[in-house]
Amino acid sequence: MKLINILKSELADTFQKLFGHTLQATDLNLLPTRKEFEGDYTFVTFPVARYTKKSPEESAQLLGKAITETSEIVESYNVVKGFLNLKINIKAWLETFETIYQNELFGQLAGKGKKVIIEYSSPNTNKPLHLGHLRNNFLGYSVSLIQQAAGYDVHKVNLVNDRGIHICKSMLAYEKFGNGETPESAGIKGDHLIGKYYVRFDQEYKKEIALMQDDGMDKEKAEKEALLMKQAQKMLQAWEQGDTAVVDLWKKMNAWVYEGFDQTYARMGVSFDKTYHESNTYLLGKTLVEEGLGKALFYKKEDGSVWVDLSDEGLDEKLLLRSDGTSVYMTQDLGTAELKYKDFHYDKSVYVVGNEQDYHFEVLFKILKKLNRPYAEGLFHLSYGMVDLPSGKMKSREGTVVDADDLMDEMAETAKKHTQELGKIDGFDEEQAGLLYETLALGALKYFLLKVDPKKRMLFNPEESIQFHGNTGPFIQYTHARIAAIIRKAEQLGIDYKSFDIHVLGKTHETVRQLIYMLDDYDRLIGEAAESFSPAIIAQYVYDLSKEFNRFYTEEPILKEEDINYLKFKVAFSSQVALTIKHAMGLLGISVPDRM
RNA sequence: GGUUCCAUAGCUCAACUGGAUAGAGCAACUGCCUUCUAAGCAGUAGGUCGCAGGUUCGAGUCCUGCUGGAAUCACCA
Repeated sequence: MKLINILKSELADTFQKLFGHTLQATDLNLLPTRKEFEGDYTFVTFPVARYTKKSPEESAQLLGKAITETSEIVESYNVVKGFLNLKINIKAWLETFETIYQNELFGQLAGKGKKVIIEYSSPNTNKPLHLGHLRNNFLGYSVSLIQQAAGYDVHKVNLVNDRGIHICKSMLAYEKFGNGETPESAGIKGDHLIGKYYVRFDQEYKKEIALMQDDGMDKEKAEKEALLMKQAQKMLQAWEQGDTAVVDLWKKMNAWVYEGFDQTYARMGVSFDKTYHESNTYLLGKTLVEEGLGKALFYKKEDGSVWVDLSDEGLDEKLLLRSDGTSVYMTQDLGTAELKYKDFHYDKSVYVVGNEQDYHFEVLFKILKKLNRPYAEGLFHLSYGMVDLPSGKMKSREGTVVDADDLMDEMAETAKKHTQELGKIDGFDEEQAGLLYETLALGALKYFLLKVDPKKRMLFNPEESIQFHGNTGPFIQYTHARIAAIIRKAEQLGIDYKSFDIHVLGKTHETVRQLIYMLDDYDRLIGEAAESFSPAIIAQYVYDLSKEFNRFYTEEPILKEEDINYLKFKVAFSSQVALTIKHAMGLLGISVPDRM
């Protein structure tokens, strides 16, 4: 049993004996003792003073005295106001360490028997991935791993937005201005090529609007009447009707995009168990709309468009099908939700999508509830904040979008520069070096994006992101590499460090206690990170752990230790920290090198 | 305008979900490499937690109002 749980139960027993009242679990809240006081766990007696009929301070004194006398694990106590600080003896801490050290499933919580689907990435096939997608992908992937570690049966899903008016824009521009260009002939990745034509559409469209405005038309009308837009809409209708030429072009261009995406995904280190295409789900969405119409949950306007009225629930009316019969975003999402449930029969379905779509998902979930879907209660929108640049919001039209491929290139370049300046990898061949740069680059980038609470809007400062000092991915990777070096050396020296004996250890370094506390706390944090869908909790943890270990590392020479048993312990102890760093970073989708 | 979210050190972020004297990193300054990897460690300095009330033994955290910012309210996705 974990120390904190033993302590809680002892506390409850002691309290019962002293005051004749049984504390509820919620009253048994133990906090870590603040640094400036002596102790490991703190029990706050203010809330329970009403059961003791004594002052909080006196209650704390009585409790502390009694528990210290009877407990096998409490060494001493002190009371500051109503705060009872309890110090656990080192023996109990070391035994805790031994349990952790021998636990091969450390960092894996017991199975919960629940299935969770996590949908993330969800790119549009009309442009390459950018910085915003990086946050999404890293977040979705990491959340999946964390859910898994917390005991859920996780399936990662990608929903590719491969149809709709935006795709038609790229297609139209390509048809008009492409001259048969291909990724090979242009020498650029397929997703970038398609993105080029999406931008081209926008440019030509703007030109046309400007001309129409010159002729005296107002802007709003021009936007609707522009020939290019009409052609794009027509193309969408043709696509939905299965027009062979349109569908063939669509297939060809999408294939290029997928090839580009696959490369980018591989480099990012993310993956999916299943990929859905909206081109395959929108029809199912239409049947759901029909169903709703049949049950009079939705209604049809004179022009043939279909709507749902959610004004009773404080929302607006929402379009579900256009008057020309083509489907909209919502239609597709209805179909996809249905299909995902058919495929997985999940308990929970998580959508990793930016908070700009809060309203959309609120509506989507309400509609599915209206349709009385069995899975409606398990739907969850993991709404994350946008990524801003120092210059403000990313805007594709102003060319301020940070491209994902470019960014990863730059990070790798920076990693190379830093590493070469430090000159630490003399024995590396070119392949090993390249691998290390990639590990550091992605580590820096992922950590930078994941250390912030997902819900919050964050600032991406390019200069800060390429920093390798302080609270960064490479700092943590470095901590791991240093421990790995010690273990290598210990093994070279033939030290059988696994055979340490905690019962004959003398005095240990003061950081040991704190570090074991942290190791012991790891599974709790995994649970919390899973609960709140926040990799930031893991990031914060692994940073704190590394920071604390670095103090141990500097202040307590490991291999120079003369007491062979303590030496063994220190190596084993360090290896456990390294393992935990590796595991925690793994949950962030970040790998750690053994040398850097 | 309606709805939702945000505001903590010069900058970027924490604060164990209501607990003690609000913590890290960056930037600035001072020490520590005859080395288990200095991509590190230790220290100094930096705060009316946007403002004003309220609830509570206790509020950065909960409630109300105000100020400032963001998102959204499309026959875009």
